[in-house]
Amino acid sequence: MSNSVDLISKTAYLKFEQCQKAFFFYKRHPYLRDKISVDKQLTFNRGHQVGELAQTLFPGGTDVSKQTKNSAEALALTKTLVENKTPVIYEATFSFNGALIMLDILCLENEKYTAYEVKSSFKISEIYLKDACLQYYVLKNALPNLEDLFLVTLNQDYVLENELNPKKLFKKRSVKNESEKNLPYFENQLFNAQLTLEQNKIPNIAIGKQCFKPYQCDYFGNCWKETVADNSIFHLPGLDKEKLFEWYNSGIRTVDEIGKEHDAKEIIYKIKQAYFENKPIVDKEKITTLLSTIKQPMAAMDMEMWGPAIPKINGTKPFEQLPYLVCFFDGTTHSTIFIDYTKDERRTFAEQLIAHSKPFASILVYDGTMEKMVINSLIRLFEDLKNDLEELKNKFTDLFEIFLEFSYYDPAFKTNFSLKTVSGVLLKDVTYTKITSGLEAMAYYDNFRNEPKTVERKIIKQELIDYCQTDTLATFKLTEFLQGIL
DNA sequence: GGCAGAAACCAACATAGGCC
DNA sequence: GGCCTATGTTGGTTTCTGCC
Repeated sequence: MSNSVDLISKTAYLKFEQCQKAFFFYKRHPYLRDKISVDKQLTFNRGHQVGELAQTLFPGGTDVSKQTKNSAEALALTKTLVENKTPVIYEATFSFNGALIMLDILCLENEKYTAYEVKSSFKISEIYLKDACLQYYVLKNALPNLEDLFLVTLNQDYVLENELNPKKLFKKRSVKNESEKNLPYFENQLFNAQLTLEQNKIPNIAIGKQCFKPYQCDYFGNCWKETVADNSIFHLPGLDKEKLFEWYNSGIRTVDEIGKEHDAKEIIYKIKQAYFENKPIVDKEKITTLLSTIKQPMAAMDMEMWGPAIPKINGTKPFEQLPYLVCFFDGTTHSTIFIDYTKDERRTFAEQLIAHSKPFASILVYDGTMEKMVINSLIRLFEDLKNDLEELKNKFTDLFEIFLEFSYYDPAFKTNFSLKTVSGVLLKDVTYTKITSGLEAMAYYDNFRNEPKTVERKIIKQELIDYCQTDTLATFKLTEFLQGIL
């Protein structure tokens, strides 16, 4: 194998930090990777968009990735650009001691280089810092005149006013101090990583907490295929990984192997009983109490939010949530509020929300946390609508409580109580077609806003409405299901 | 009344799970 | 990614209790 193939990219290195086995798979058996989820892909896409916007902080740069096909070419082109004292380079590529890095932005000022690594978040996590320190390590050794490396993040306090101002939208923090302290660490870790590859065999590492931190591993499906039995302890809800692996490492694999001596929470023994009897936990008394708060006429409600990382509407901040779609379902008919947001239309939204909900005495929701948050923010904006909006909140009956408090628990839920999971287990006739998550809906709404063709816009809008209506249908049917078992 | 140890309390932080 | 809630852990402080 040639040398360039064994260069350790930043991604590969971070895998090594998480788990040597994951790193080995990444480098030698990439085909074992799990399929990337839609939600994960959307998060990546957002990151790229924010990265591109950050380039406008230092305009006119040469983009190495757009002019090269592989890392060897990227390294060569970067070398030339640096030699020619190119003032701004995007995706500048360097390698040192077997590590390969690409920098979002590299700027030459007064004969010295400053690098910028962009993150589409407010906070700098531990993993971001490590990531940046590695880049600093390589850069320090590959570039003789490095001034500093900054992590660039979104500014939580930025409010859009007319024209987007990237200088205020982003904030930066130097990682020079941390990086300088950690230079020997990376030297050592890169040596170990190379060693792992040279061994040429899959590192013998058992599943453990590292499979989840800082991210769920891409090779999860491969390593965990032995533990997918229905009654695996890993399908028990509410347990922390510490406890689970304590049990796992002492030989416990299935729910029925958990004994009184294992000092689990009471609910775990109840679930064990549910597995044994092959029937769900049902606390009719608690379910009755919750359902008795429902008054007729009732309707299920669901809201969709749009929260772009880069604010698009005047007066909003990064990631600020704007409600754009609400559906009500009363058992026979659906009603819908849909807002285009060509400008700040929250007032219109609030008024329509009040009007649409007025006819109902009870509003069924599934985890109404977000809805309550939205209503609270509307109250802050429009003091005069306070009474109506408070009244709406008071009409809520939240079915989520039943599942969260284990008043109804079917082992098939495993660790998951989302509306999608619960309705998937308990209801036969609720299916999601095009859009399958709130995050995906948000991306569709972006497409809707950017789509110039009227016909296309109409199609996307209908898909969004279908998704929202399906959630209300599920919530409504779930209520009927629960009423039916009492 | 003074003291040590236990119990109770609190704030901060982490984890799990939800929504978008 | 952001944000919320519920729950558990930890460490520190305050209060209670029993005993001399």
